[in-house]
Amino acid sequence: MLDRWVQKSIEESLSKFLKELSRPESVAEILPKGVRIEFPKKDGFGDISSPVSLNLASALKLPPRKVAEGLLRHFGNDRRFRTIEIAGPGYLNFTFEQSALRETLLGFLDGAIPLVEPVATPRRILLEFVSANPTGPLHVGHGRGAAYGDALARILKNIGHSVETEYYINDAGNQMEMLGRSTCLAWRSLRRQVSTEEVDGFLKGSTPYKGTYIKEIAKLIQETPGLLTPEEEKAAESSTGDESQYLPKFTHLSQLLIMEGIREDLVRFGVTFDRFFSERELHEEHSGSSGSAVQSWIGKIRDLTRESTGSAGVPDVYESEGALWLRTTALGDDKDRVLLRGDGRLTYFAADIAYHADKIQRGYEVLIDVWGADHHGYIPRMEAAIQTLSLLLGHKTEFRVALIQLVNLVRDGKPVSMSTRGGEFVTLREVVDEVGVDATRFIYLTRSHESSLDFDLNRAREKSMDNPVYYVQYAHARVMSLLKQAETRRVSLPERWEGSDLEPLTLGEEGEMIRFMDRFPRVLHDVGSSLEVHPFSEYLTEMARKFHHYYFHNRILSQEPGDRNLMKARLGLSIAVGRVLRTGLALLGVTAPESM
RNA sequence: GCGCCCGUAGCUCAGCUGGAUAGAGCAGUAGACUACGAAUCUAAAGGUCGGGGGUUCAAAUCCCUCCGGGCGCGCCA
Repeated sequence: MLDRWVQKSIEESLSKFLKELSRPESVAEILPKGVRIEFPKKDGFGDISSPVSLNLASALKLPPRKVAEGLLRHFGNDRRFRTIEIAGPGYLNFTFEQSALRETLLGFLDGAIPLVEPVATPRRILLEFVSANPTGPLHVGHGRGAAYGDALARILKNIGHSVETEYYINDAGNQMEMLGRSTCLAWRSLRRQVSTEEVDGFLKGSTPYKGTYIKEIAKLIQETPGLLTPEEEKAAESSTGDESQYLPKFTHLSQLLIMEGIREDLVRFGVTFDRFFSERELHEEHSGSSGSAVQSWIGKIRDLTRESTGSAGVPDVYESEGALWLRTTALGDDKDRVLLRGDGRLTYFAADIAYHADKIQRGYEVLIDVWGADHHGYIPRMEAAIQTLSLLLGHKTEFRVALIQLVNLVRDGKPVSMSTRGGEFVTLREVVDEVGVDATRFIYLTRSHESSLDFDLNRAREKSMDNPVYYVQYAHARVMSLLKQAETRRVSLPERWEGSDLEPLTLGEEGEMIRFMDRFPRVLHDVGSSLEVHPFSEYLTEMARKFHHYYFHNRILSQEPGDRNLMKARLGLSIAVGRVLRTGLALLGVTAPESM
């Protein structure tokens, strides 16, 4: 709100200044990126500053300070600003009147100024995240994606977008068969000796999944009557039986149980999805149609691109070396990609094309995929596929990928090895059990998802009170404690604050807190466009810091009868801070306790 | 070899759509509880922004190059 005032004032004066200079351009033409606004960290540079004169200098062929002087001449007499100064190389520094800030606070308290402003152009967004393969429990890396995706979804929704969240289950392909074989072997070894020769023969040279969860699944199958029919049990027991009699059952049961565990972990972590989308469905044949969804989409792309062989910008489907390829190099990929292998089986990429075609067809304007950073090589081919599909479906779709960098688990400063095969990895559940949901989520969200993160288990466990999340939560608890105290002291606070006397709020830091609160909507909007969540957690930490500082140095609940108005005004400010923290923490999926 | 991410205080990291004196937290140092919760606060200290070159009125930020670390480069998923 305050930043908007400044922006508008500058635009107006710039427009007048351009007229004075007889320039034909409009404000938007001469400043295509708009009027830049900054919030100076240091004192003495105003409440809000703008380097707009520096940005305009070369276009207007005037020294920055001359531009600033010209702009300053055209500012009307706006009572909301105490001073507008030219500083340094040509910055315009704006300082607000305390009365304007008090007005803003009243607006917040009564909800006249909303804490969250809707974006100008709301969009239909599909946010896909986690999508961990159902071959094992979620580990700390998935947790980071879950915390990030969930917070992003909450924020995007909050600023007015229509957002749906989705988890893509890779429940098809070799890996699922390997999973079935792994649990089957574990199951056999519960019943009898299994020789290494038998293991090698059964696994066909591949590495099995090992973790304790495999044994648990085997045990469950063994101990739950009725899961296997007597025939299946008999066939599965021997190494010479017909695999098709029992292996699909092991695969199915394993996947079901693992997926159930994943869902539980997610719920416990506070993450829910609007939809779980199964890859297998894309491979299923439907009666009356021409094969599976995957086959059908490949066919459509093939038809579409048949005539355009070799033409730039349109990847066509072609046959080579007995396989079917998509010419993704036409759109910048390193090499073309196989859709249908020589052995007649479809690739993962082919299924992903069908999946994203399905998303596009559902009418979303923006697809956001949250992937692990090890998938970055996959982006160009997926972009090529999406462009082709957009062409095919006549429906332009924006595709954005957020790559989540690695989480390095650290214990006592030493890295913990996280090999999925060996089962040494630490699961999300273990971490959450030790550290708690709030702290885990906050730790994930205080760093850019684009940088790898060191997650020190011992630090998070033993010294968990040093965790920044408690700093923010404690600030909220302090506000709530103040309000409780006020209640027992029978301080009456207005239902509507409009017209209340906030004049006693004269301190610089009080104004600073109001100004900082006022930035809330802008920070959220920045998250929406950059897809970076961590600046928002930093914002909340800073809000908490300002309040702790204020609280320590200023008495809020006064004992002097003459200070009643001061007390009320300060309580009002505290209430507003509490609301900012509560709203903000909720957007990160973190609780805001009333006491700790 | 090619591609992506990263290199900023002792440690973990912000800042990177170029702009004023490069910022936090932790650790360490020195302090603050007879009033609303000390899970807090205050102060000082800590920097060749990996090295070098370039573009610019202005570079931690953009470009080139080198060095170091991580990840990825299958008719795997």
